[in-house]
Amino acid sequence: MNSKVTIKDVAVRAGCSIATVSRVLNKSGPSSAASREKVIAAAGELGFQFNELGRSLQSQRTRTIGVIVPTLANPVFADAIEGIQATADDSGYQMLLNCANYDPAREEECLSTLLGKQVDAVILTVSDPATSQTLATLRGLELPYCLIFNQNTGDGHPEVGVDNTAAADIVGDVLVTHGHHNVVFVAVRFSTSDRSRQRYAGLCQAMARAGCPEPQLLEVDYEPENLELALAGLLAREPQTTALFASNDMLALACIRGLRALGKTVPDDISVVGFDGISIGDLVDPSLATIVTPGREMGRQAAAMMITALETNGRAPGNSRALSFTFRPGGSLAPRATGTPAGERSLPRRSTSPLHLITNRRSE
Amino acid sequence: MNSKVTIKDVAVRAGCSIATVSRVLNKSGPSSAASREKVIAAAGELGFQFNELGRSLQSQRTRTIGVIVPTLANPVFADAIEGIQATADDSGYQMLLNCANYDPAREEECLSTLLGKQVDAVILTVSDPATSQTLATLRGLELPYCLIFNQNTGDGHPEVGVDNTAAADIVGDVLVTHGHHNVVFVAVRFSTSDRSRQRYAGLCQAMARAGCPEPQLLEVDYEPENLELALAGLLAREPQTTALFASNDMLALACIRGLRALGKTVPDDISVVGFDGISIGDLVDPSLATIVTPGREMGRQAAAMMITALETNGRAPGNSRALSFTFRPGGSLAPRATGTPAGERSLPRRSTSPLHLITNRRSE
DNA sequence: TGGTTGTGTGTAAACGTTTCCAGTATGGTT
DNA sequence: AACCATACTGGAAACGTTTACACACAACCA
Repeated sequence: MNSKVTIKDVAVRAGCSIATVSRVLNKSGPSSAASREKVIAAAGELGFQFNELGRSLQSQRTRTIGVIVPTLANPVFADAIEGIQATADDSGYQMLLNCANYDPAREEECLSTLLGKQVDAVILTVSDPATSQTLATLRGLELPYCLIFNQNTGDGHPEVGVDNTAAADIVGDVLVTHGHHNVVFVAVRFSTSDRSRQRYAGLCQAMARAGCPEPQLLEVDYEPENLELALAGLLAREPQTTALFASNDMLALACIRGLRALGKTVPDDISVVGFDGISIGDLVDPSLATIVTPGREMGRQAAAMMITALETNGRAPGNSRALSFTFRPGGSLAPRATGTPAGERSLPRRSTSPLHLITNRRSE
Repeated sequence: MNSKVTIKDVAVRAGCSIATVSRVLNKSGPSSAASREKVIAAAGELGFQFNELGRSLQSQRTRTIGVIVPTLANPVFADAIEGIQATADDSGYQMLLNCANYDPAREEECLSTLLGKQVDAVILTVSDPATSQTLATLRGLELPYCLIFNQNTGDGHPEVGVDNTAAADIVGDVLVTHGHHNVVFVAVRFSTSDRSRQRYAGLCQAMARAGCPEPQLLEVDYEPENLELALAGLLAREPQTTALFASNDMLALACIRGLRALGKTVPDDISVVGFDGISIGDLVDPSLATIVTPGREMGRQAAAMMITALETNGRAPGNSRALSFTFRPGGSLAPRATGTPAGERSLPRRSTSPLHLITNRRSE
């Protein structure tokens, strides 16, 4: 029953050596029927359970996968985590989870802790793959690792994600098709999320192709009052805006609420599109038009990749995967109201402004 | 740089023994300025990092807290996890997370794994504290542990939660105040969640006090079609129902969507109240009337309790805490439409029926 | 009979730490 | 000069495992 029963205690009780106990319990070597019986009985009576610390120290493997994500507050990460957990579990692996809060310094700390705990592999999402010290460290180690959500890092890092740029490009097409030519991209953490930047780039690309003015970039935070203020400022300055593209679903929902607070109706006055495809987006009214990404599947595949690497040679084959996504139509996106024929005139550009309205900025 | 640098390597490079290296790096004993300097230099040059496996094996403590929750899909658990993480982190502890999927057998497995990994303490939510084998095991061990979400287990288990019954009682009062006398309690996993049952009990208590008919119990699953079907059946059988009380916010949102699909408007045709207070409930329209529980704070306090127990004597002082909650009004709850004066006549009871409509059932 | 094969077992080394203990200087007293 | 603290250091044991190795014993074959 007690957890401090060791293999030694079992050996004493079974009247044999600890080597025999180990061999029997692990089926890792020859043993007579007699000792098998005695050992198993003794282990059962004492409620013996292996101390994985000793085991891992000896075997140099912990059967633990370290995970670093920005937060659990965004369900899309929670999904991925569940995917990792499920897959790991199936193969007898554990998961050691850390949240880095979109902070590169915290990412490094988390990695350091994980390494100290001797995890066998690491699955992570970083703020900016291009400048990530964490990623550089990882590359220098001979430890399988894999990025999730980060994609197209173009640096040979193993990754499982979706093509954010392509997905956002499609959103752009859809918006144009619906008659939205003056679109604003709303982002939290633009500087600490390469996904945000890729999505903005994809949108810009589609809009440019359609000959529309370059989408404005509105950088906000989640605080409801601030968001409302920012949106109010936006509508005052860019009244011809007919659609918002939010960098993720949570933000999209917050925007819809903010617009509502300003007396605007979605989608009648303004359309909103999100990104991620969290399940809640489908519960609300209006339902959220968004890009659905396979969060859980990402976790699953990343975990599977790590486990394969561990069970075979020991090094991940860098077999990056771009998973497919779909655009999910929703009530938050409607064709532009036909009453006002505006939208084609190009806008005066401002390089900076209060209210976080930032123009033409591509990266931090 | 490499993670397989050991204290031995540092010792060689610094020209001293491993004992000295350990003393210097841990500041755990006397050391000369000269060796301090050499050791620190050597450790830095080699990129040495302690192997926590060796350390833990020796020190008999892992500075790791095991956590078992039902799922991450419900944001309320994600919140708690973040709270645990943050607090643990502040004190240099790690978190080992497992999801048990509302399955008592899985709960046991998870605990077993955690024990194997020699966690220093366990924070968990179980399906049913009264019958939980996991909890029984835990009690027999001398390992600090603490329940979260489970509350009023009445068995002396340390717990940090909210009084579900009292909270649901308040919901009942609010419903009555708003003129809702025919209420249905909608639950997922009624049999695998003591919280659900406590909330139902609280509602029943309040309704009985007000002289209202006993609330019906509608047990459903999350699948949209099934939920819609169940709701349709409910409305057909109990047309006088004016309000739904869902066992948690996610389910409440799903119900609102289901009702919408059936052509009903919330709150005009029927009111809906949730439980948990997830932040999304405040973003949607209508906003969700609900009980707000301090998920993150629960995690924080549970973690703090465990760490205190570990840093002091070693056994949790069983200092259970019932945290406070608040009722948050929301657009999903409105006074009963005055047009139809129904609602007072008592209903014919059925003991069972298709469509999962179950009457007067108090526990599994 | 002597050798080979095989099966079953125990001893002991290793994994990376911490820490007790005994030792060696050094310095300051008597 | 002998003594004793004091400050530092290294050897070695311990934590709980796995596993290489050596040994003992039986059975089999020539």
